[in-house]
Order: sequence, then structure tokens, then C-alpha cells
Amino acid sequence: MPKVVDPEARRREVAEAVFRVVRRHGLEQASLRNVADEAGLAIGSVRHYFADHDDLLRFALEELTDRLERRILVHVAAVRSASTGEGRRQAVEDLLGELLPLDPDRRDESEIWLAFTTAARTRPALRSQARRLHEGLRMIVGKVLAGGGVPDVEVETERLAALLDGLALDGVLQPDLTTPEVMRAVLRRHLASLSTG
Amino acid sequence: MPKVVDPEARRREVAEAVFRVVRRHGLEQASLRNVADEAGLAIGSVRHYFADHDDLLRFALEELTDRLERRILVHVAAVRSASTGEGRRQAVEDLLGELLPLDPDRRDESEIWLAFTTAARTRPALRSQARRLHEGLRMIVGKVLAGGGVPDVEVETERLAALLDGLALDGVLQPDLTTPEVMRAVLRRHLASLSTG
DNA sequence: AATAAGCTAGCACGGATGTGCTAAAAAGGG
DNA sequence: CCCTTTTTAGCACATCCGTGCTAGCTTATT
Repeated sequence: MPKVVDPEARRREVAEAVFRVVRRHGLEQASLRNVADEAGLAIGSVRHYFADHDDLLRFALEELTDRLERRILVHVAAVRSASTGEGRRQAVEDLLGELLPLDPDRRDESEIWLAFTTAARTRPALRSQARRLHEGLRMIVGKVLAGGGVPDVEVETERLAALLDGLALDGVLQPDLTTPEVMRAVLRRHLASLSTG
Repeated sequence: MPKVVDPEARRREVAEAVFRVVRRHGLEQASLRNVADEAGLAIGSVRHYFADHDDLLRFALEELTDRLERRILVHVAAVRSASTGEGRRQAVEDLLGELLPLDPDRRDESEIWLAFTTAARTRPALRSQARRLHEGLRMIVGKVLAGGGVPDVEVETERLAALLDGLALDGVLQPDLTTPEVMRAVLRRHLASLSTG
């Protein structure tokens, strides 16, 4: 009977506003007021869709996870179909590159990822989702390595995953030093050393 | 004529209080009030030693940098003196291990490092010091690799530095998964692959 | 003992934050 | 057309923040 608004779509729009605020001014500035302003809504409207502030941030992190997962899954299929050799090498590089701030879109996503995962250390509301994201990434990396016949999969998984996390961190915090070219070169070098070593 | 208090020592004590608050509750909780409470001082006393809030955080980050630098420099000498072979390998591992959360002390330091460097992205007051820290670490890693006769020093420096950053990040955020043993194994594996590859 | 300076304590202000609550507005089904 | 229910808007309150000020305390020197 009333104005019908897909509540899930609305929540996603608000999450987008959260992302923009976080990118520009950091997670600690993602207050209800700032987010509502950024979304062009009144604070009361935002609160109608979210139980409280924690609920808002939690949903935003879930949204980020979903988006990332969707993007990665496409590449997983590509790696599977690219049977072997050079084709597979490129597919793996493309897959892992999705986790690095190589272009403006992925840069935004990495900035948001970094803000949320680090915040999760002291924000209980974010911990479980941050944990899920962390484990999901390890699972993907582990499967890629196992599929490539890399020995010592456990250590190598953590090594590659840590390298990706570190590259993303550096690329976000010192983008003029850790440029996309540098990140690509490092990733390629690492993958090459896994094949020969 | 008045009670004489070494002001620099006082500033360092307050910085310690900042560190404790940051470790426990995050950088965004390091307000003048919380820090003063933690230090057992009145807010007015803290403000007597620091021009403003930015000055406090800036000094704390400089203090962290100094402490880290002092610890690393000892190991640099050790690496230089350990001429070659197994002795050098262990010395290098010990040096780089200082940058990882391998024990409670270094864990504290890594937590604080992560909080400050990530905060520097959106806090202008911290940017220059965070930059200096970042570059200092690269310099150390670069020299270690060059001294070890590693080819492609530039790419390898960024690769190892990113790996260390990533390991520290994971060790801080998921300490039950990325344990000291895991970190040590990954670091050792990486260093080994540099020698043989 | 008097004094002058460093040091400590804390009040007051304007602004921001999360949340409880109320009331207006909007719009599709009767 | 009207009514019901979702959606929107916003006020009010307690709390916290950084900072400008102003006193009072403490103590080494004269």
C-alpha cells in the first residue's frame, strides 16, 4: 500500500555511500550523519534500514565481500578452463590481480578492504565477517597453487596470500612508489619463481 | 626554580600511554582524555607537553619509528659482521624477524605500526612520518638483498618488503592462523628461494 | 623564607555522535 | 477518494571530542 522501495536495494545504496565516505575520510568518519548526507538521505531514513551503527558497517563489509567474491569467481572459471601452460599462467595472474589496486575501481575496493579489515581488530561487530574474508582468500589462493602442482602448498599459500595483502597495503598507502606496474612485476616474479623453484 | 621534569622523558611516557590505548581500542580511541587517563595525568598536563592532538599522535609515531630503527640497527651490524654462509643467513632472518609480530613485544609494535600507517592515509599529520618509515624499511631490505648478491634487486626488494608487510598484517589481524611459526616458515622459505632461484 | 617559574588541574564552550521517539509525507489497494 | 502502512524527516538527550583559559600547586634558587 505504501511507496514500495526494495529495501535490499536501498541498503546497498547506503552501503555505497559508506564506501565513498570511508575512501575519502576513513572508517572513523563513517558516522550515521556523514553517511546519510553522502547518500542524500535524512539520518532517520538510514536508521529505518539499519538497526544501528554496527549493523550499517557490518552490512557494508558483507557487501564488499559479496562484490569481491563475484568478481573472483569469474576468474576461477577462467583458470579452470585454461587447461595449462601460458594460458593458465595469464589466467592465474589475472585472478590474483583482482585482489590488487591495479586500477581506480580495484584501488577503491582495496582502500575499503584495508580500512575494514584493520578496523575489525578492535571492532567486534566486524570481526566475523573480516575473518570470513580472510579465510576465503586463503582458500582461493590455496586451490590455485594446488592446481598448479606447487609443492609445500600450506607454506606457499600463506606466502602468496601475505604477499598479496602486503602489495595491496603498499599500493593503497604509497601509490606513487608501489605503482600498478611494480605490483604486476612483483606478482609475475613470484609466480615465475614458484614454477621454476 | 620549579619542579624539574625532563620534558622529553614526559613526552615519551605519554607516547607509551598512546600506544597502550591504540593497542587495546584502536587509534580512533586515542583521544586526549583517554590518553591522559591511561597516563595517569590530567588532560591539562598532557596538553602542556603537546601543542594539540595532531602533535601528540605525530610524536608517538616518531617515537615508534625511533624505537624500531634502534632495534634494527643492531641487527644491521650483526649482518655485516657475519661474513657469509649459514651465519649470515641466520643474521638476515633475525633482522627481518624484527619487523614481524613474533613475540608479545614485537606483536604490540606491529599492532601500533599497522594502526598508524593505515591511519596516515587519511590523517595529514601522520603522512610524512609514515612515509619516512616506509622508505626506511625499503632501504634496509634493499641493502640486505644487495649484500646477498640477489639479482633484480629492485623488484625483489618490493617483493620481500611487501611480504613482510603482509605477514605483519596477517599476524596482527589473524594471530591464531598466522602464528609465529607460520611467519618464520614463510620468511625462511622466501629467503631460501632467493638463494637458489 | 620568599619568589618566580614550570607544572598540574579543570572549567566552559561549540561541535559531533548514537539513539529513542514522534510526527509528517507518500502512495498503492479498497 | 480515502485509508493504511511504509518511508522519510527531524527533534531531544546524554555523551564525548578538541581547545581556549584560568587558577592553584610545586619546587629550586635567591
